[in-house]
Amino acid sequence: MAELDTPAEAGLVAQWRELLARHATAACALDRELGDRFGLGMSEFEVLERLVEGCAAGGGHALRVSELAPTVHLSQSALSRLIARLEKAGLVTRAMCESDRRGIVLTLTEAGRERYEQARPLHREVLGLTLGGGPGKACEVPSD
Amino acid sequence: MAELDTPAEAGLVAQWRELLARHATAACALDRELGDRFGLGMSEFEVLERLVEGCAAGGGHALRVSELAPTVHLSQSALSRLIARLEKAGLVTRAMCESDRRGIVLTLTEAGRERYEQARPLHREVLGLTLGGGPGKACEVPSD
DNA sequence: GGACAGTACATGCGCATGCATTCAATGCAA
DNA sequence: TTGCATTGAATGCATGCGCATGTACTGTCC
Repeated sequence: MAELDTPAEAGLVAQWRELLARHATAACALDRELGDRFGLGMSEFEVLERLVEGCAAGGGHALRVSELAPTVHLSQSALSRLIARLEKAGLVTRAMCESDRRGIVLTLTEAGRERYEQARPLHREVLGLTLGGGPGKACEVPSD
Repeated sequence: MAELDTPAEAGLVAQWRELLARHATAACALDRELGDRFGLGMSEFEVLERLVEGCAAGGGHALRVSELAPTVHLSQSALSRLIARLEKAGLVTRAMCESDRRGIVLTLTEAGRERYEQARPLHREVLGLTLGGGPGKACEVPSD
């Protein structure tokens, strides 16, 4: 019959389940809300945010895709396609990197920055409801 | 220009990013390891575990899909297909529920229980490495 | 210079997911 | 009993993902 978990293992499992629940709740809500209201997925928003942060540092600064990659938890291919979506939506610009012509530098367009600024309050609000509000249950957010 | 986050919001964002990182690290590692060695995805394992727990209570007890649903963070359709995969692999059995013929009761097969028992140590080990081992970085697990 | 390993990004492909819909069975009301 | 809203689960479809691969460029070693 089944051997039981050690107390340490049981603790890990409990921790993992809590993490799963929190992640599912917040991610689902973010995707829904940001998607419905701003046509952005959770990861799209995350990428825009990194670009804003990156650009904030150096004015019109641009970010290499390879610099962006480690900060978002996506495969290289998924990131490539995500950027393609953002570009198609007119939120970022792809340009060849001059110092290394294999590289791509990303620039936030005005529309991209605006979209981000508009979406940010909702993003923060959803985080507050799903993370701050105790052990969230389902994918339900008051919607406003 | 961009309004800044309040301290509370900044804290939420930091918390969220940490959660994202932990989740990505652990989920990715679990999927890889369980997949490579036991042909199970993270969610497949999770479902098997719920069945083991459910069945442990009542001997040869079976679980309704509708009871299982709230405990795994999947849409109803995804769960339905996941169960179909498990059934095809011979790990669970689907049967009509007698008391409510719309319902489906799941039974863990002997093979299913064995697969779970074999996979569990690896599952716990990966959790230990990715959750316990501080702020995990990438999708890298010592593989043994 | 030329061959070659390594890096940066894009793309083909299969798979798992979610949404919307569908179908079957149930419960309730008239 | 018939009619109808509700529930449990399966399925069509579109989408996003990761893996493997392809393409272009870089740097090194000869």
